[in-house]
Amino acid sequence: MEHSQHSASLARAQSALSREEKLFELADLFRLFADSTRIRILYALSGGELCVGALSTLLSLEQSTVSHQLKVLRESRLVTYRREGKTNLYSLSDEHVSSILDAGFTHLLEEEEH
Amino acid sequence: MEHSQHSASLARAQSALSREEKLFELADLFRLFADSTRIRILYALSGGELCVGALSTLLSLEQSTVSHQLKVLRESRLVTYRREGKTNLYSLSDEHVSSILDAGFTHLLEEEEH
DNA sequence: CTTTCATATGAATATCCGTTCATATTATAT
DNA sequence: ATATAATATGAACGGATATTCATATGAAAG
Repeated sequence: MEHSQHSASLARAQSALSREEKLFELADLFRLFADSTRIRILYALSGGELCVGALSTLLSLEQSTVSHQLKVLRESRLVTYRREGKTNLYSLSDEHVSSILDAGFTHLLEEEEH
Repeated sequence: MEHSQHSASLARAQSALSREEKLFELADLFRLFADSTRIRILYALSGGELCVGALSTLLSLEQSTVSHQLKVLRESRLVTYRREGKTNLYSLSDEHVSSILDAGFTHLLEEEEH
């Protein structure tokens, strides 16, 4: 298994391995965006806070489905919520969520030009 | 109701709708980054082109595993390759891949500050 | 042409995880 | 206190998919 190619590219790749550990966390992060239900929820919330019922109606999803996925997003700190009477108003935790969505959109748009 | 305002609202609604439709494609895109094997491959390739065997050694993965995931990345056009003798040299298709990775890294780094 | 190295592919297994159904919790109103 | 509305949670089922093993393809050397 000799790779005569070595040298520059492999050396760079090996220095990249110093951040190898973070790549597993990164995969975990992207996994949150890898489901259409969650990404639709996140995008809906990018326009402002919404309650569970509104998300459910807006996205034509069962309340239980929305609630389960909100729990996932909550525990990974991508969304937060505040109580208001009987309803819970959810919103994005920070602007990084939107910037990750935007990076993906940019890729899709440029893909279409081919 | 004023015309210009109406068409402006309609335009926003339509663009919002088309974005909503793209969210399913966006989930598909992020799913490619949601696996540690694939993301490690992509990050390794961000340093320059590498052959299958080098990736396999570098990432301590079976050749078959690397090859299968490269096929996924190839078919989704995130990577390309060129033949050189018996080896296939893989590289990232474009710089958007790196920018998506960077957006994720940025989020992780700011997360750590808490 | 056959051997060897590099890579690709197919099939099978195992694990993960999103949805659903049923039920529990929490808050308000009567 | 009970009813009702909003949301959360638990368990189970089903579908997707990453890995492995075995084998096939392809390219170059002897």
